[in-house]
Amino acid sequence: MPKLWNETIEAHRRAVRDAILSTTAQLAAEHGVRSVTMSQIAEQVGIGRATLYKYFPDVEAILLAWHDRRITEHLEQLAEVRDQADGPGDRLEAVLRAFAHISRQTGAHNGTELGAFLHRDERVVRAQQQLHGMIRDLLAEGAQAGVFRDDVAPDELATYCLHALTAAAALPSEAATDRLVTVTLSGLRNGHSMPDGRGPAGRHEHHHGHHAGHPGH
Amino acid sequence: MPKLWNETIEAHRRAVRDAILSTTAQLAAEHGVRSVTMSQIAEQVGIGRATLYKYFPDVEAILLAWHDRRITEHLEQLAEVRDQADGPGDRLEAVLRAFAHISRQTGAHNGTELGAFLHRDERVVRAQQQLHGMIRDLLAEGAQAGVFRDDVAPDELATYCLHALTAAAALPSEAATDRLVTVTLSGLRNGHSMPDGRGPAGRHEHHHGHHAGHPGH
DNA sequence: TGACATAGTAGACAGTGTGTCTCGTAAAGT
DNA sequence: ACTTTACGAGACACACTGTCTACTATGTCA
Repeated sequence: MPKLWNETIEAHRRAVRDAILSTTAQLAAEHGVRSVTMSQIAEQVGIGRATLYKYFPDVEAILLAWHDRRITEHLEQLAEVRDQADGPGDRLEAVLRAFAHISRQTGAHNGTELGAFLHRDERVVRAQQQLHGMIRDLLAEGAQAGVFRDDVAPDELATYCLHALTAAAALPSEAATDRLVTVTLSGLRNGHSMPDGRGPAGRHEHHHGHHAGHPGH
Repeated sequence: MPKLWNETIEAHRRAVRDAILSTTAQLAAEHGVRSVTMSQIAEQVGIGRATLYKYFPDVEAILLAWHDRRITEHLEQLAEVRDQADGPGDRLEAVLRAFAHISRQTGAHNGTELGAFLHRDERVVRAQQQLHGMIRDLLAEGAQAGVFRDDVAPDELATYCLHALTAAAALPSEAATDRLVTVTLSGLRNGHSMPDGRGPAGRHEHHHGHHAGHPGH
């Protein structure tokens, strides 16, 4: 479909750009990142090779842009979910649940790996840090309220959360994903005695049912 | 060093093969998987390009072999750690702790990502499954003994464990890694009330200090 | 509507990596 | 000493890259 000339010219460029990203991701998933070529992409998208070079300088850049787009989308979704819930505990749970479902649906390259091996790019790292920051802040807030454990830094707990939930990609069902969130959350809860008998055994946890359905993709 | 002719001829081939794997991994980590070339590898290793082709058919195969070697090594290490501990709870904890430290040291492509994007290979998947199986069995054993939660299938808990602990790669210290293991373990413990108020609140867990130092690499 | 900027195409080009040969050399195995 | 095995250098056709030059088609704006 070389003739997808849309209304305005800017909309057209955006459409072509998106098509390039999607096609490249598909080819990469199908034949491996290493084998994707500019020629291949151009042919698959239905544009000339020279045209492709007017959008992106090389395959690396396309994969980077694709990754970037994904993370940005997810960030927006998660921020929305967060703002629809109230209280630190509920917010965190809602966000984590949404993140788990996103991971499951997309295949979870969210973590670190693809970015790590796809040559580290500052933008990607920064987007990753934003996500990490969001979780960390919710955890810190919740720890202050006594809902979450405070014997481990929120920073580290956030890392734990994000990685644990990428496991959703390997799970077979939505129900299993929900169970994963439950397990992950129970690692965060307050009220556990530590190996050395240190931890504050003061507050208690209170539960509440689910809510916050995961965002449709 | 084209002259690394070791004693026996088989030892030599093994040495060259290992050098190829290491060099390739290094180049991939340095410039990105996509940019690694056979010519580059041959030059870096110090052998002729044609010779390299007598060891591996292409870069993909080298990366696969490298990944394979890593996972195999780790499996052996973990099996050893497991057999040095007694009882389901202790064994699982020892294995998880070792796994976390390995993840931290190596950078943790253990998870799924590299393999997933590096074109799925049966061998790699199978090695991955072995690791998963080991954890799952320990969890099942422990659940029967009442040490771990039994409201979630061992299979799913194993997935949770492995992913959660790859977070170690992002942690700054050994101490932080230990804390991560603690948090992860507390997600596995029995005695939590579930959102629906189901779970058994029976037995308790006993702790004791570490042991089984992580295997030196 | 006409002028112009913008987006598109095809084809040519040198440069580089690929995968496969052959040939000559040198060391390991017997 | 004789054979096997491994290596390196060079040559080859082929594919992809990145850039450039025409030439065409469409949207934008006076």
